[in-house]
Amino acid sequence: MSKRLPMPTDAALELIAARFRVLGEPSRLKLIRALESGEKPVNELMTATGLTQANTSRHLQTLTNAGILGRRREGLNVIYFIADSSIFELCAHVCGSMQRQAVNQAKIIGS
Amino acid sequence: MSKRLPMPTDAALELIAARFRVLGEPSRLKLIRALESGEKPVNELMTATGLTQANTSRHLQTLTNAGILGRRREGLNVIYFIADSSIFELCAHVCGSMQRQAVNQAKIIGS
DNA sequence: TGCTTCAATGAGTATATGCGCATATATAGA
DNA sequence: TCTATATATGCGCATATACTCATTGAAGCA
Repeated sequence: MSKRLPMPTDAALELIAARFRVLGEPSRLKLIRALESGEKPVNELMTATGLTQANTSRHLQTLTNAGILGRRREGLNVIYFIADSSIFELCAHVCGSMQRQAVNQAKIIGS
Repeated sequence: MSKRLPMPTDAALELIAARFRVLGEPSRLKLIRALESGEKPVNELMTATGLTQANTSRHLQTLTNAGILGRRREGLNVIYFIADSSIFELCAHVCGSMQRQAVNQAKIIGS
């Protein structure tokens, strides 16, 4: 059983909101999805996501700063990887919540 | 054990990102926090969060549209309440992830 | 019908941020 | 050192959105 958490302070809410904001961008979620199957260099992430080079780089930076991704240089390439794999549970959680909502709405509207 | 989820489509990622964006605002998290102890009318939420009336109303609308809150009129007052209580697990999840990161950083930096 | 109270919304402004383009930086090899 | 390749970043633009102020809308009561 999960124990009761203390009421978060305003400062904590700011941090939590910042984390959510990082995830509130489809392009960044695409990058995370592309990395689920394993670490990849930037150029592969570009083709996997369809983002431009500059854009890919910036989003990767944002995700890395948030501690969600890690990076490692290998010659000319920079390899990115998932540093906080709990991100997948988080996404799954949101998915589940939205699915439940959709099912309820479908019930309300009727078949 | 959680079963393996299918790879989300781009459209699904858009929806998930939208949900994260709704939570990526400290003011909205404050409203959620204020409602954790039970349903409240708008004027109480205003004082609990320190937001202006207009601002409170708009954020409540955003949260309601996202299916996170529900609303019910009671005379002149409108009572808001948590409609999707899984939101608390979600926040707790993010909190836990950030705490682990902070602890790791502390270890790296040293005492 | 007026009057009061509470909540929602329209309009305007300021700020944040995602994007494209160009350029800079880093590493490897000739 | 020169060149090529991969990645990062400075800059400007466009858009989204949070905020304030003023007004409107909704519900209850005299």
